[in-house]
Amino acid sequence: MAKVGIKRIAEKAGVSIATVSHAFRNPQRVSAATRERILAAAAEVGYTPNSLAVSLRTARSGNIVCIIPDVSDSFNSEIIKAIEKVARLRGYSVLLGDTQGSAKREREFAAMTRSRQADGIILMSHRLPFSTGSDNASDELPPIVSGCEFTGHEGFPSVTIDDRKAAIDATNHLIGYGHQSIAVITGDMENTSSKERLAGFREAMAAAGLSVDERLIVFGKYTAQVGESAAKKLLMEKSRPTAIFCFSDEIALGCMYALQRQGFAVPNDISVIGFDNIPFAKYFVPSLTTVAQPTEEIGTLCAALLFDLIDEKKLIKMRHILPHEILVRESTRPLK
Amino acid sequence: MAKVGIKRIAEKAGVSIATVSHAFRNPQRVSAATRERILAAAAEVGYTPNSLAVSLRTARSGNIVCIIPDVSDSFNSEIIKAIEKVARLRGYSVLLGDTQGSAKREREFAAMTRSRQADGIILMSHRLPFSTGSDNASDELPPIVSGCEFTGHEGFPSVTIDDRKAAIDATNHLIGYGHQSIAVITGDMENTSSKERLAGFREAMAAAGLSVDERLIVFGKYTAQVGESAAKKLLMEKSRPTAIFCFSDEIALGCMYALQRQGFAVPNDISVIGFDNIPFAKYFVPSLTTVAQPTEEIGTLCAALLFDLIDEKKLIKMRHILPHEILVRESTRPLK
DNA sequence: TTGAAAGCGCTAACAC
DNA sequence: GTGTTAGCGCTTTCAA
Repeated sequence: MAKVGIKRIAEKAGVSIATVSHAFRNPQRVSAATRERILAAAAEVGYTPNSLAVSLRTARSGNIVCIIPDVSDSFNSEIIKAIEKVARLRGYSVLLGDTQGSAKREREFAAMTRSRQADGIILMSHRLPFSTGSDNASDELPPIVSGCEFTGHEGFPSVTIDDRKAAIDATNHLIGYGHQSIAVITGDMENTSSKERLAGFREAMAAAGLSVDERLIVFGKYTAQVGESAAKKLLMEKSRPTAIFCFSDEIALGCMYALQRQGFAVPNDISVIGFDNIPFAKYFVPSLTTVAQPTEEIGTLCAALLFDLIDEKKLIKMRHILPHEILVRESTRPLK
Repeated sequence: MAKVGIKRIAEKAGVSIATVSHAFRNPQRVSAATRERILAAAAEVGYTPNSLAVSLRTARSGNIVCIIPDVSDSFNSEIIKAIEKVARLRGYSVLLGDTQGSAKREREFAAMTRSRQADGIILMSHRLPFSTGSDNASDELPPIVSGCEFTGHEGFPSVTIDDRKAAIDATNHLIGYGHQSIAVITGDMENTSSKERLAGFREAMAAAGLSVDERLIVFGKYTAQVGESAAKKLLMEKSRPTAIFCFSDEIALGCMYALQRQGFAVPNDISVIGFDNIPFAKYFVPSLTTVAQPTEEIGTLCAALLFDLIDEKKLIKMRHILPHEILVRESTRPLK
């Protein structure tokens, strides 16, 4: 880790530091001969530009930060992959900020744009990571786009599916199979996605003339553990549901586990539908019927929009709604 | 995003920039009164230090990079969580470098230490992300520690379990249940972990006087998809195994899925044991018997060692072996 | 207790 | 085509 700088290279190659700089950034401005010499000198000592100095000078860090509640959530990781792919193409690195749901940590990661460590933010959380007390106009915001969760702010782009419509479709799938007693296990109700999905569920039930049994709605979080305990709870209800709508595949996993463990067959006794279509979902036993979100498209679009923002392009459309799809597999079946 | 610097704050507070700097970094060196004035001025305009400039000056980036083949692998994400926790405590941020297995990207992320964007590396891959052509001594290496996979280099610390012993234990669990015809689905054999596990398997079989049917060893990767196809292949073998040892839980998931789909009950017809104990494993149907790796300890220790390296502490021990544990759940059972 | 000044390593006018 | 130079925003002696 000997610290060689542009200066050493300049000496070695017998040129000025400016020429060395050019040799790297504007190769055509330097004669082939000197360029060769410089590159050779650089290679010899293993020179790498100090990107801190470069960023300081150019006011561009080459990083974007992706604020995410939980990296280990399979759904999120699919999106991250897509984001990274786009970022790489643009010569950017992605800093993953796993917040474990903490608002404080969201703010800390978001501060990386203020401190110039990052040029923009992709936010996969439902709340804005800024002290809302700010009376500054929204144009004070750094380049930011939100994915999956709508924050309620119109000041920057968001990329989501239509959660309400997706929930309506999922519910209708169940209703179409003859289910009338349908339970729901939600995610954290602070998430816009969960709110919207619940609203969609109610809407579909109402549209079908079905009443919603409030005791069959369990408020949870997007985890398998919650799915397990919620399912146990539902099983103890007097009016046992014939189908359960889980607001995430992880919930569905825990839910099916609990159901089968208590002696209920899925889908023969109880149908289960999930949400997200994580890569594992098709391998569950039974394989999981679910609402597929276009994770790759979401990630790709988020990244593309962010770079437009960073490049100060005018965005014509703020709210991007991507299509979802009901994937019917084995965990749901028509009521005989 | 108005760009205010130390200079503006100095003007507002009527002091020099040096004093402002001190107010932030050596508060006690500044009188309470001026400090207050400075802090107030800073708060008023929402000042945040430009960490690029700070890092350039102090030659400390405050970042570590974690090079990882796949963020979406649940096993890895558990380790990451632990690393992040330790890093936060030390005032460091973790940059996650998802390489998708590409050696080129590994090298690019590793280069972040050369370019001063990061102070150290945690490597969760089996190969060194440096052009091996370097004839420089190993003390040329940046602070680096490897986790989970042993690279073969003794020049820096590594944190792993004893993969060979773990595989022996897993195999013995199966043998103890009366299984003699045992199949194996490996990970990528470039990984030291897979090599060691396979060696351990052979060792245990030999020790029990059992012969290994080479057709029952399927070379794969740590994914559910591989598990699925490998299981299908195994089912077509003339001498069908009574147990399958999967080198990752994801493989086991795909494997059990294929088995059950082809009409084989797990564990009644075939027992399956996994490796890793990812959070999902207990929710599989049947719940998965597996080799638990102490993910949190691995992550914590990796991070601790890296910071010791960064702080230039002398490390007494290079090779850290953490304990594993066989978790017996439902997917394995004694042969009647 | 505070300030002046010298850089950290690099880029980008602008001159030659 | 190449060199000079003025900083980017900050820290840190050293002197006042």
